[in-house]
Amino acid sequence: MTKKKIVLLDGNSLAYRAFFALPLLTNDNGIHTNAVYGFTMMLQNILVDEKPTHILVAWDAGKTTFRHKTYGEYKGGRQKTPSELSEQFPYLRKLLDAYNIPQYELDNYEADDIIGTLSKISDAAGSEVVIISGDKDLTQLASNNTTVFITRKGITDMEKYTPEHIMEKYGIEPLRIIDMKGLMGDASDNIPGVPGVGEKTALKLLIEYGSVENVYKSIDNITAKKLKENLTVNEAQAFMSKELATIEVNAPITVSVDDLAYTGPDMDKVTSIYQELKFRTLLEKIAPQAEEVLQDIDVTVIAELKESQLSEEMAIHIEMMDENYLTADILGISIANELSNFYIPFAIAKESTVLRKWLQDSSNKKYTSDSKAAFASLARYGIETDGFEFDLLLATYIVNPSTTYTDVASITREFGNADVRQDEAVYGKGAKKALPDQSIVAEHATRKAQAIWELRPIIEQKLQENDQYNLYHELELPLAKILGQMESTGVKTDRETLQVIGTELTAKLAKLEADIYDIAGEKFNINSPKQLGVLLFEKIGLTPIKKTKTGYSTAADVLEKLESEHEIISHILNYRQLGKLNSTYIEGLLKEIHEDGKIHTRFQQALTTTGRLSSINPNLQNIPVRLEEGRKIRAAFVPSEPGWYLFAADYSQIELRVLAHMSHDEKLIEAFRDGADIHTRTAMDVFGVTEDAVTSDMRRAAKAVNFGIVYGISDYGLSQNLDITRKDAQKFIDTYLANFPGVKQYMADIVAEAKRNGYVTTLLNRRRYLPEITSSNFNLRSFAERTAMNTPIQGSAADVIKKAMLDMAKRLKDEGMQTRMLLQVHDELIFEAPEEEIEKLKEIVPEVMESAIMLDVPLKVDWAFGLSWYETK
DNA sequence: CTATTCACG
DNA sequence: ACGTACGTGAATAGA
Repeated sequence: MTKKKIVLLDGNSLAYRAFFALPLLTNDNGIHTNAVYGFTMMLQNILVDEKPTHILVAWDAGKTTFRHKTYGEYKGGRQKTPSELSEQFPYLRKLLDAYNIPQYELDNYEADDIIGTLSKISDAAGSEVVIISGDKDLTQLASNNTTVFITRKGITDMEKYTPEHIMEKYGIEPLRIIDMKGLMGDASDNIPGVPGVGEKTALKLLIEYGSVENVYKSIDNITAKKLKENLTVNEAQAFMSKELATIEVNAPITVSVDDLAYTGPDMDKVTSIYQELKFRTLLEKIAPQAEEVLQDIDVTVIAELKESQLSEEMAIHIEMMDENYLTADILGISIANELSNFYIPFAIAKESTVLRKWLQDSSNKKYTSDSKAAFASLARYGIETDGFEFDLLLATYIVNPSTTYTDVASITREFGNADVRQDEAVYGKGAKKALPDQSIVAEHATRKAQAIWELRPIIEQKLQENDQYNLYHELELPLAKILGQMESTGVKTDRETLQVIGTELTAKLAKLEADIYDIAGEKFNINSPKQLGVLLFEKIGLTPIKKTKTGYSTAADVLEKLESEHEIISHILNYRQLGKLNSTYIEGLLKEIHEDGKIHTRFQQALTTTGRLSSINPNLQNIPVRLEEGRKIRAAFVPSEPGWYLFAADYSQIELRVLAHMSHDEKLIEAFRDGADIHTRTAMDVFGVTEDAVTSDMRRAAKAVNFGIVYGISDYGLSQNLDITRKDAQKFIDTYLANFPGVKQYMADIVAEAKRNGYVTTLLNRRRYLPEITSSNFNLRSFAERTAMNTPIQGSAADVIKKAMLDMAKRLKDEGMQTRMLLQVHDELIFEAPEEEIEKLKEIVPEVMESAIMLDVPLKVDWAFGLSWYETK
């Protein structure tokens, strides 16, 4: 007979873990599912990784256990289980039944004791046992045959406690974990322990004396006066705490190991529960073929397009295999309305004058999935387009910016149309990605066009209901075209400039690398945080300041605090900084220069939750500027025509101005109307001094407070930023809010509004839903509250600059200027312009940008121009 | 494929 | 007591 492998799960503990590790997902029926989902994911992983022959989920039974007789306050003061979690337990039990996994609970005992008893029996029989829990107490059960897995952050990450691992981590045997708890107690179970003794002291005592009993036998050897006194006074409590922490391994259980034999899941039952809970990804894992239930359609592939086949209102989709529409080949174009549908292979489409004429005529209304992609991809073949009146991607983004859309199918499915296949299912992914037969592509593309046609009225209706049609139709939709033009235009980038900087960087990096190895006395990979951590904190022996979930943090703020401790630190910081410049900005950007000598970024218009744009392939919104070495990279971005200049204009303090407007805070409004330096003005208020008395440190602190206000302030965040205590940070915040009562009121109001409506809005009625604002989980709720404060500010600033971009494009056109808009960097617009238009730009750019949306405070725009982006400062 | 780090507003 | 600043994208290491 093969050796048994027995897996014992601590049901309550894992359900709690899953619940708190995941956001509060709700399915379409309004049932919270995060704990069930997380638990299922864990279970899946365990079944795959551990392949148990026997398995059991143990549950805590009722409220009182034998431990309450010992100590009435056991587990006292615990918050009661949130209702969002307790409603999930019935589903969990049902799911485990479907998996044919035995479940067991025992009156008067906790899940721990069931697990302890079973593990002892199995262990004695020589079986391999794996215990899984979120509760470290269980580690006392580790033995040569028994490993205890404790969940770390998240749900899939587990720390494996063997006796060796416990020895390494704590320096004690597994059973001594009980003594450790006896001494230090356990706040979560309300086990008192000995006051003043924490983990460190407990371990020190145990390593020296071995057990609680022996500590008291040798009590006279303990020299620390206060510690000795605490131990002496609390002797009874220490022994009681030890008893409470001891898992019962002889509980009167009525199951035997043989009852735990695992026979595998009942897939029909599992599937139906997954369906009930809408676990899409899990469903696909178990039944990938189930998704392909598509309605049959007729597909016509056209060899020659006739005018009669096109009408004034049609859905159109440009099909490409790759997501980067600025480089991908167009495979074909599908067109549909309620009367007909057809697919035109691109080889034919691009030669069709009938199609070209129809595409560029704005009176033909075109409904598409991504108008920017359509515009920019066709532009590469010299095909002009106009009259995109519906954009599925933008429309759904405006309805809810929090959902991520990967392809057309992911959108249509959300709105109840299941007749579009996923791109991945059609083209494959990774190494298996390949172009299928034309008939398959034709059908795929046709389905998309049909779905767009069908969904348009539904989604437009939704936009009307939410009073967002204007935002969508008058702002985002026309902006898509402007962005498409910007992407197509691209930014001329000088290869040589990058290469020269690259050569310098490479030389400096080689020198730094040699110096670092020299000081360290060995070679290692400086780019590996893991290897660097070992060197700094183990070999050299510096004190770790922060930990990450995988080890020591070596982030810049940590290293900066250690700079005076060891000469290697500054070299490493320097190496990191230059390495970043070289890999991301020199090598990275060089790879992105197209044959036309330009970089063509893509602006993601339907991605951020706040309404901002983002920039990818490459990201041109994070080109270095703060430090001079990095800023030099900007010298590589130049005008594309001789005799032209780059012209850059940015909003000054737009987010704080938006805050002044939205909060109606009189003092903040007054400060901006006065044209004051806002950080200095804030410093005067927060520190209660006159303008002359504001020092640079005071201004710096005030600036950090202003940032904090915009982000949804917390004392901890501000204290980290300024490297001060939380108390002092809280004082700053209190003083600030006392001085700006309008802001204080606004922050309270916006959180209340989010709770009432479930969402917050921006100036132009952009929405962000914040379901977690009512969560019983402190972290989730706090995050939602900060988001409620930040999103209207960041999002309204995004509204302003987007409107400014439309106005600028129109103005340039009306004035018949050659100037081209190239980039947007959140509060900044970059143009290229012939010299003779610069004077005009100095006038119209600030004028247009400052009047994009009128606020209760003036908007202020600064500008500069030069022969490269570096010079526009 | 995830975690860490760091560039920007 | 909890444990975090808001919003992004890209490179690298190491399972």
